[in-house]
Amino acid sequence: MTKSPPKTASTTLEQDSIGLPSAEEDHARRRRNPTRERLLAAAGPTFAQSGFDHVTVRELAAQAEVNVAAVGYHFGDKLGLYRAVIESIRSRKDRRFPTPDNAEQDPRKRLTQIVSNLLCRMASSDETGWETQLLLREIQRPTPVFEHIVRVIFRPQFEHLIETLRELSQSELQAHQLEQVALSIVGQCTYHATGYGMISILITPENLETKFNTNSTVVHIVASTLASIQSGTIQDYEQMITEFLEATRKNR
Amino acid sequence: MTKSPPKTASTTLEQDSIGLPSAEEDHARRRRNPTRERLLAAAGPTFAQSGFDHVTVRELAAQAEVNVAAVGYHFGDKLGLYRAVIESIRSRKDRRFPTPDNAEQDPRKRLTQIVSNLLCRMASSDETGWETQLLLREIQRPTPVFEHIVRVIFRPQFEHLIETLRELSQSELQAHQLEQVALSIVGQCTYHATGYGMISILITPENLETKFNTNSTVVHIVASTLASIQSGTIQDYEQMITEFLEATRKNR
DNA sequence: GATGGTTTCAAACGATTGTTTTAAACGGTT
DNA sequence: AACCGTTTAAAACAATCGTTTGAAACCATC
Repeated sequence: MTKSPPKTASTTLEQDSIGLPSAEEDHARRRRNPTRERLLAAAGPTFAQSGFDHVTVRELAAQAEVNVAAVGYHFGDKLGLYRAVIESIRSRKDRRFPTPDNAEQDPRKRLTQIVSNLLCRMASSDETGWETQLLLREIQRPTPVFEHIVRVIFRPQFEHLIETLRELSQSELQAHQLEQVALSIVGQCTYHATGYGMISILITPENLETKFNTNSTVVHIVASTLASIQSGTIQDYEQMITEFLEATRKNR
Repeated sequence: MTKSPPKTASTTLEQDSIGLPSAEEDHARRRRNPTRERLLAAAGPTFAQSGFDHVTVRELAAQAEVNVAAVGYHFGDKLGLYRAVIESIRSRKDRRFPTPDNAEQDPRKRLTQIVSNLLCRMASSDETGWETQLLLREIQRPTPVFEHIVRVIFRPQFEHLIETLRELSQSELQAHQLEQVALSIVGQCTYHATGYGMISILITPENLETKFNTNSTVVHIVASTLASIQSGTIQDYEQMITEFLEATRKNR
């Protein structure tokens, strides 16, 4: 009845189509709203820790010290709150890295920075930590906002990585090979983040602390990538492996 | 009241401690039980597809065409049924690969086989497909049986992989470096399985079919691994990356 | 065919989920 | 101070979860 003002319908909006005339003041008014902001701020880390499905709205409300009905009133939906969290991540990322240009550097240093940033943000639980962990959960178990996230957040970083790899390979690798190498890097990083529970069981404790911390992992990933790229023998190996596979298939 | 016979308490047994006198005939009797077997057979793929949490016991019962109370009667618990599924996976694996010896081969061929097997079982949804996918889900979101799975199922395969890598490197790599390479391989494989939803968005459709199918992925992973191992320059690269990281940390 | 243990079934249980309701409290304007 | 739209709060909503119940069906044995 009297709840017309906010309550964005979370199922209808796909993109951020904020451009209406009254939207400006509306948004400004909301920003001064303490409970909405408190809920939004608390929802991020909570979603990141347990994932969308395993978080209850009562948990979110308790974490923000607001009433449970607040999520329905301000965001319409649990999914609406989640979308708002995603949007806040994106806008914050754009503001912090307006242009990802630490350009004209040594591409090897740039690759090291990319991997280091990725792994550090995945590992630690500081301000930017929960953001990356939330995005990680989106890969593991996609929600309705998955495709949006990939296109808006992941793709730019992915292309930045590919561009760096292109400089590194000195155009000896084809486009799809660059993509493969990039995916390998991202895959190793995500695995060290999501699979740490298994790693800590498989690896002996003393090695775990000294050789499998974030720094050592960065060193290994970057070093093996550089070694495989610049050895110049990948093509020969690929030919050999292909023959192996064909032989195995015949033997079957 | 009258439900004494089966109903194993799922919370108490951690290991497979089947050795009691009457357990033999009891187990034999159960094996002839159609509903128990039907439930167990249907639960595997269902758990694999949606994960433990997102599967309802009514779903499991409907899939097996049995009553919902059957899971409580035969397995005591939803988690008890899950444990039985895990146990069935382990026993089947032991029976199929009693000794993982396709030994005395070219270690490069053996590595190719390992990666190929891993990726094929992850990708396809045949008989062995759901098993691997269920184990994958366990990594992404561990259940109370996680540690048991890692020690009993994952560790043997992991050590087999490391042994192969040791032969490949001709003892030029230290133990922890072998572990790092092994984790990189496993990480890339799991990423190509779990992250395919993202890959299919990031990669252009024509390349996706031709260059990112299972075969091409196997070729790339094995080839880049061999190239990085046998280039002999990893140590130099590691030294360089370490200096990069220290420089970055100072600049901050 | 009656008996007693074993297995199946429909129904219901208590707990928890996301969401909605209804009224009270708030805050600026006249 | 009275008004009115906006925001908060406690309670209830319907739906669904895992699990349990109690009686019916089954089945070999006497």
